[in-house]
Amino acid sequence: MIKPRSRRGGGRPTLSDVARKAGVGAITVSRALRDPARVSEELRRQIQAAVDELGYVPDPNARALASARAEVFGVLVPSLTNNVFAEVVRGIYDSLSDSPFRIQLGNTHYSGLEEERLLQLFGSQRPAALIVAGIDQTPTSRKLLENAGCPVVQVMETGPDPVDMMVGFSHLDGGRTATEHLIEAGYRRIGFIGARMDPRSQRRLAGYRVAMEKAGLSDPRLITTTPVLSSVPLGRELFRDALAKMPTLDGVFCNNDDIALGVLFECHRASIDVPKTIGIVGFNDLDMMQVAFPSITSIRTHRYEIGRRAVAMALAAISGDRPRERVVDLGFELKRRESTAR
Amino acid sequence: MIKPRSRRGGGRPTLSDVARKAGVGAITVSRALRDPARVSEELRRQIQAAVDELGYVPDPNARALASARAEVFGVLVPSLTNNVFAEVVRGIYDSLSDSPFRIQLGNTHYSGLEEERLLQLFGSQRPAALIVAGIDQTPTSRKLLENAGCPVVQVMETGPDPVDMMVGFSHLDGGRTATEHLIEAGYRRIGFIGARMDPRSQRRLAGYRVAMEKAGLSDPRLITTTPVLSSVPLGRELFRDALAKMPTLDGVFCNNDDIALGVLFECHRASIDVPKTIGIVGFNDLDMMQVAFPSITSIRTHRYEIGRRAVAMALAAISGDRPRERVVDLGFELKRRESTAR
DNA sequence: GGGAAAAATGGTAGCGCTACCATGACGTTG
DNA sequence: CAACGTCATGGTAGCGCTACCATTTTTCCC
Repeated sequence: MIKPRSRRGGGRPTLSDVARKAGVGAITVSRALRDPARVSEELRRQIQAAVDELGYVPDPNARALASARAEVFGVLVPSLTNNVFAEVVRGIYDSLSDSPFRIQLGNTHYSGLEEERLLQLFGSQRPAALIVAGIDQTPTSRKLLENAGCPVVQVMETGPDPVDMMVGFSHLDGGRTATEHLIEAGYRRIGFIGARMDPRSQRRLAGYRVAMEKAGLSDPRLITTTPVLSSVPLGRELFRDALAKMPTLDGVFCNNDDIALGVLFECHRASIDVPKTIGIVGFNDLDMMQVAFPSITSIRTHRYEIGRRAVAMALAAISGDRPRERVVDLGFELKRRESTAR
Repeated sequence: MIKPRSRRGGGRPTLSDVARKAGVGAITVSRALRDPARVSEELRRQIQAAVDELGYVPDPNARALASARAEVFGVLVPSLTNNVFAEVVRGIYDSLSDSPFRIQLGNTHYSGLEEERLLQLFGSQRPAALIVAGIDQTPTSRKLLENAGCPVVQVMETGPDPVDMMVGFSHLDGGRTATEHLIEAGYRRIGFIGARMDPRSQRRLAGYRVAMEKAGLSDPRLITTTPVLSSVPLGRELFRDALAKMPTLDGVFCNNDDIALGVLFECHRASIDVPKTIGIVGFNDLDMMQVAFPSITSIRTHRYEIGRRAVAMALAAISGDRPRERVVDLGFELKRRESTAR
């Protein structure tokens, strides 16, 4: 006996149900949905009516299988809770919410191996585009990206050798700018405090080094780092370590704002005057920096905008007109605040 | 003329390529990959060798189409940047990273309409499970969840009427506990400050009201709320409003830790002594609360654990043994700190 | 008004995989 | 030893959609 409807599908309406109801061929329905311009006004109306009546929703899996291309953006970030990446991801989501594209988000946990695994997995879906954080992919990852057969955008940083496209800014310049600001403000024994020393943090540290050397102020004992994940409590710990090591410290450039906040709190606790005794500079400029007391100088980065821009570039590439600029530097901004106003 | 290989597929190896190479039927390869126990040791080895040699990766789209079931968890949260949801999402990702399941993450922006749209979209993929934040779905959303044909876990809150399963805690109890703590600590003119008054915030406020009424302390002028998205700067603003409205304020229960931090900073700025003049309680207990100066009393919630538990329950339901407890209350913990130590 | 191009529509044949059933090779049992 | 399971494997027929090509209809131009 022949069942009236597919045994597997669970009875949801399919494209040919719509076609039958609208009295047209299945292919026409497909076209009406994907490229309405190629179907006459009248049929389009009929089809729309049938779609509405049946509550038809296209099956993205079938679509992906038939067209060998999934309407999916693969997005790879090293952390989901770090506000910096959360903002980038939010920018990506907001830019894609009105498009037919779904998002496949992966968390690499700052691990190259994990990144390779996820890239492999994402690749098997033939995504429409890939957005990955950072520019320091392993050789394997890089090869996977090159062979992905879709636009690739590396975000957060700029560098000389994009797989395809890049949006970000120079962390080295950011680190140097922050440090130079402290120097100009009159600080001399300026420490660097950094957690989770990923490649971006390393480059901020490199920027710090450049500035300190140029000013003839460098001293390796001024640098305090740890591979541990960054947090406000950790910022406090590291600052105490730094002070113990170097009691004459009169300024700190912090790897990020969490650390800076931890430093600020410890200063309060230990009755160290900010900015008189110690100057503090953060990185990223979370919105709390401007309300902190004293407000904290920081390097404002354009995370949300990076996400939006990455999507815009990928979308352009998908629709055929690759942007002329393959590498976009969105820069950063030094926000001078009370914590360095000596 | 017949092309040697599929015109569309881009030349990636398929299941039948593996089958040919291993000298077995396609179906056997499929089984060897999905349910190795049903294939003999020897064939399994041969097949594995062929898979490795060809670099075969199964196509999830084809798999989903053929089996009418995608190996995808749909996850819906109202915000990507709010640390609370980021933690839940992290828990979900971590629990699923070793499973074959992918994650489809949607951002509802606290909008019921957006939630419906995303649920519709996610449903079209026939996900293996759905995890949604909150228990206040619109009737349409609720129906979509009920008809999703897969396990559904509502997270962040517990309530009387689960669609399927729930993991969370009582925000009302949390709000009441926080407020009672302030009362016990000797505060009397206790304000409530809340931003982004979503249903969970409303219930915390309800808990505050219960406690204040029971103590005979309630006064509507003590309550300051706004629908605006929560942030540290906003916390500062709201606190100033609250103080202007009610200068005799001697304590505040804040909707969340961002607000609490804003309040603390404003107290510093205005030289208001915490906890002597004003007591502060936050909600969620972000890790910075314990290092803040003074450290801030807060209601610790188990966000990461909620994510993990939700996945565990969904996974159990998928594999057939639904947990006995359909509603899991993970509770919360009052962390007493300096900000209320009068 | 005839011919050609363009536009609109449809049919067929898969995409890569799995559900379902069939087959054959083994025990196992009364 | 016939009858019957059980296990390992394979063949066939789709899943719901789109690429590709064929067909029909319309439009345009000299």
